[in-house]
This record gives sequence, structure tokens and C-alpha cells, in this order.
Amino acid sequence: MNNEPSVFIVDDEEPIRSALALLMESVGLKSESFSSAQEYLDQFDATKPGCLILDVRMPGLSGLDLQGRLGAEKIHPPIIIITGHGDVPMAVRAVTAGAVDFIEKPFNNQSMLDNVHRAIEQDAKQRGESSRLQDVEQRYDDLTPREKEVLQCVIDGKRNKIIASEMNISQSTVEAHRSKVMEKMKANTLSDLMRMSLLLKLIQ
Amino acid sequence: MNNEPSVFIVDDEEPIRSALALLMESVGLKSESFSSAQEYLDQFDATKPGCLILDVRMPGLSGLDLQGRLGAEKIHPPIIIITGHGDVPMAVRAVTAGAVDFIEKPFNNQSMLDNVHRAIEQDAKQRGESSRLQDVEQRYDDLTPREKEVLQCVIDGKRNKIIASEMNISQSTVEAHRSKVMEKMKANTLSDLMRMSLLLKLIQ
DNA sequence: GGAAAAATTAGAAGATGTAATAATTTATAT
DNA sequence: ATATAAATTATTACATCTTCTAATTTTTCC
Repeated sequence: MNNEPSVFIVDDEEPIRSALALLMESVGLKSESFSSAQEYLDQFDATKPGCLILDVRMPGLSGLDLQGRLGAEKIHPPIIIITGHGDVPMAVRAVTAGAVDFIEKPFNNQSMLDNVHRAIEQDAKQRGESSRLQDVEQRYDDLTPREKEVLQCVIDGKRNKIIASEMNISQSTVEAHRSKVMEKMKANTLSDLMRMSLLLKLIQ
Repeated sequence: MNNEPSVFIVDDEEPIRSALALLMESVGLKSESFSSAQEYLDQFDATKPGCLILDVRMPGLSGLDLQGRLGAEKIHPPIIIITGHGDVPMAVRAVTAGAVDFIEKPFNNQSMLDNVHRAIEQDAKQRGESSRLQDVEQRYDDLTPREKEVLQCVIDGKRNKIIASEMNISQSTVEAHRSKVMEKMKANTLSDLMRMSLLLKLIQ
């Protein structure tokens, strides 16, 4: 597997693409260029780390459209938007939709690199969090329906006795489910279990 | 106590202030107007619910300056920024600093009202969360240093025996501290305690 | 210096949770 | 229909946590 982050450059103007590619190369960053949003989407692979430099105005899918599509993905590279003729509402929309930056052309090379580095760091961070989450989600999915019920009761702080009477089963059964839950979730302590339940948003 | 939310209007131009005040009155919203950022700051009261409509360009403290000051407060009303001559970088800066919106004059009355209502809702929500948090913080502050240490160990999932040996005290002492912690924090169960510790960011 | 708060310890009784083992009854799916 | 997984129960022994009572030592503050 290749862990090295890439800068994905999506712009319909060739000179911009090569200028950005060159800029990235100059600091040892790998880059991949695409001349349209669709072309990027076609090869999109959620597992590839990096960040995205995206032009707003392009034939076909616009940059903001692409941003919208990516927003539906579980994880995607942080997006830096560049534009030749941006207006304020467009910038506000892009940033509130989660873009890490919105930069007007012509941009300053150094500040672009700063932004790229920050975005790549952010990507690495959220990618780490996401992989932990997926681990835990996998374990949770392995629980049987009954075990999930018991888990919910446990994180609500209910005693085994209470759980048993609420579920109309014996305390022994609750204990059996509970120990299965701990085993399957790989939790050593109740607080482990609570921390995982947090990630899974079973709490609050 | 007065729970009714206010729209705080901060703009150096009188006509804008009265237009906005009138607009708010037309939908039954209370408003308070200020002709400068300093004037608003002088009367600022974190306990007053509502939202803030803020002009960027003003003599003295600018809108963005005021936004920065408020950002240092524990809680403040959501900020809607309005501007006559905004540029993209300014908008990006304001939104990434947490402004809920950045609107250019002249604005559409209806969309302004929509934004105001959304902001007031958001304020009510974060105000509720913040008051729960303050409750819990108050209780936490009442813990003695030793009790705080024990609490940290407990939420790390350590057993009393382990805590005792790590702190070089007897298990009885740990039990004593622990029960004091539960009592002072008003936690009935371990999961109550974990939930509160989350709010306090003692976890992760 | 002395009052008040905090930290410390112990012991005992009872509640609660855990682990290991074993067995029966229900689903579920091929 | 029949393996397989899930759900159910019980028992025993042990570990752990909780509560209560009572007391001593140490700090802290006025």
C-alpha cells in the first residue's frame, strides 16, 4: 500500500495545472492532475491520502458541485478552492460547506504551499480517526441484535438486574450477553466500552 | 430573569440600524442597537441570548476585531456579518473564524430574517449545552486535588487496587475518594461519571 | 495556635460484576 | 431437514465495588 499523500489538482486550464504540479514537485510533494471534475471523480479512491486543489469554474461539473459530491463520502481529502473570479457568496458557501480555504487567482506560491501542508496534515489526522472508527464499527456490526440491546443498557448505566427485568430475561442471560459484548468489542474495562460507544455515537 | 432573545445590531450607520431594527420588530423580535463595536462590548453580557448582526467597516474597532474579542469569551451570540464592500479574503476569514454568515449590503430582508432565526436557534442550543457544562464544571471544581486524581484514574478504567498502588495509598483511601467523587459530581453510575468527564474533556 | 478541611486508614457486610462450564431452546439459512 | 448461530438459563467461585462507621494524621487558613 502507498501511504504517501498526493495533491490532487483539478482545473480545466492546462497552464494552471502544470504550474501547480511544478510548485508541488519543487517541495517534494507528489501530485496528480485532472482536467475536469468528472475525470477526478472517475478515479476517486477514498483510501488515497492527500488534499484537493479545485477550481470553481469549469465546463461540466463545477468545483462546488464536486465539493458537494465529495461531502457525501465518508472520508475525502480536504478541499482548497481556487478561483479566477470568485464572489463573496460563493466563498461563504464553499467555506461553510467545509472547504479549508478559498483562494483567488493569482495566488501567492508560498501561502498556497502553506495551505497545502496544513490540509495534508488535517487529512492525515482525520484519516487516522476514521480508521479507528471503522475498526470499532466493524466490531459493533458483529454484535447480535440482543447484544446491541444489552450494550445500550450498559452504557445507560443500568445494572444487570434492571436490564434483566426490562428485557424479561434472567440475570444470567444478561451476564452472558454482556461478556460477549466485552469480548467482541475488545473492551477490557467499562470505560473502554464507553469510549468506543462515544465514537459510535451511541451516547447522547 | 429575561429569557427572550435579542438581535444585537452593531453598525455605525444610523439608517442601517433603524432599518434592521424595524425589520426585526416586524416579526416580533426584540432588538438592541449600537453605533460602535466598543459600545456593544461595554454592555456585553454573556448571559443575554440572541444573535449579533455586525458591520465590518466601522470607525474604531472593526467588526472582525469585535468577532475576535468575542471568540475569546466562553459563550457569545452567533455572529452574522454584513458589509458594504466585502472582499473574498475577508469573507473567508470571517467564516473560518466562526461567523455563521457573511452578507453583502444591500441584503434581502427575508433571507436576513431566515439567517437571524437560524442563528437564534443555534444560540439557544449552544446556550443550553453551555449551562449544563457550567453545572458540571462547578461540581468538578469542588473536588479536592486528590479526588481529581482518583477521578482521572477511574475514567481511565483502572481498578481500585491499581489506583491504590499507583498513588501509594491504601485501597480504602481510594474507595473513600471515589465515593466522595460520585457524591460531589452527583453521579449515580459510572456511565454518568463518564458522560460528565466527556463534557469536561477529561477524556481523550 | 487552633479550627476546619483534606487525606488517610481499617473492617465488615452486602451488592454487583466476572469467568468458566455446561446445557437447552429458538431462529436462520442452505 | 439439519447444521449453524443466537438466545437462553443455571451454578459455582471469585473479584470488585459500595456503604457504613469510626478514627487518625496532615494541611491549610485565619
